[in-house]
Amino acid sequence: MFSKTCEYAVRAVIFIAQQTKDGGKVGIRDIAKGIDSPEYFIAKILQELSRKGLLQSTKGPNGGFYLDKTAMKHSLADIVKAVDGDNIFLGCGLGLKQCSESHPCPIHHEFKKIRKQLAQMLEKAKVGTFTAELEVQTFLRR
Amino acid sequence: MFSKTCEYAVRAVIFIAQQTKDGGKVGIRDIAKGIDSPEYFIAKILQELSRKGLLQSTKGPNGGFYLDKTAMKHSLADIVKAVDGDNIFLGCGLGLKQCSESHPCPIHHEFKKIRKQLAQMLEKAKVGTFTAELEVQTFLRR
DNA sequence: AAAATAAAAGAGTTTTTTATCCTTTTATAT
DNA sequence: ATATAAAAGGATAAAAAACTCTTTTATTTT
Repeated sequence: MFSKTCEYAVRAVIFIAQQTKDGGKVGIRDIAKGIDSPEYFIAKILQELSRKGLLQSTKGPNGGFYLDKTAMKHSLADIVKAVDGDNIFLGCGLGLKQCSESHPCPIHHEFKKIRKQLAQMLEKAKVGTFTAELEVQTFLRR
Repeated sequence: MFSKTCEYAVRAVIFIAQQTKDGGKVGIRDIAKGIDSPEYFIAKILQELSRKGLLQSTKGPNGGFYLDKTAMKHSLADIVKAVDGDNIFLGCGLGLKQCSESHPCPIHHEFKKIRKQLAQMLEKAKVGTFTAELEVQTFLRR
């Protein structure tokens, strides 16, 4: 469904939201451990998300990653788009570039419904709602 | 959503169904052209599907690929499973192996609905129903 | 101001996926 | 029987994705 990179990204953002809900920051090493991902790899991904404003970071002692108010309002769909692009929300299920409403592939209309529901679901899931004290330690690992 | 390999596979099977609905066979070169895929690559994929009984082939002059009655009754879900496995139908949206009903990830329940609809949609889409004289030439290319 | 710390950036490497090439086998027609 | 056409199989190459390491830059603490 999503690339591995994208899965890590979503898990990391949820983790950061949970860990920094009362202010503060969380370091890359803790994030990697918290979501069971390769440290240097998730670091790259977060750099990218940071550049795109989907999360924030500061360097130096007491530095780390966190989410500002705007970032908290973003949805998981925004994360997915930032990492994997919007093909999963808009692209043809059979990979046909010319497939469209007026020129549909054999499963276009059925597929459209699924894609739409997926999009809506992920649009609705705002980062800020994942701050409940869930058992993150077990939930976001492997 | 699906791997490129899987997209080619589904397109090829639909193409074969359409081309051989009145009997006969279709050669790999025509299939490759018909779905705009690399010839040797789709050949490999079809070998695999043939081994799994999802389609048939014969060698020699007048040989080619075709679908017997059983193959016609298979669904697109069967093709997808044969190529990409069933992870898309069963796996966690965040890639968490331990995610389950009793130990759900943050988006488990919402995701489940999407996966189920996707599965049902593809289960319902039987290969034999794609034999209508659709404008395959334009539809399954690129 | 210097040292320590933590992320950012850049430059690889490895693994997986996708694609190509070439030889062998098999079925059919002549 | 022989020639031919087509798939099967094995081996390799190219591209993309996943992952690692090193250097740089910014910030804080002393």
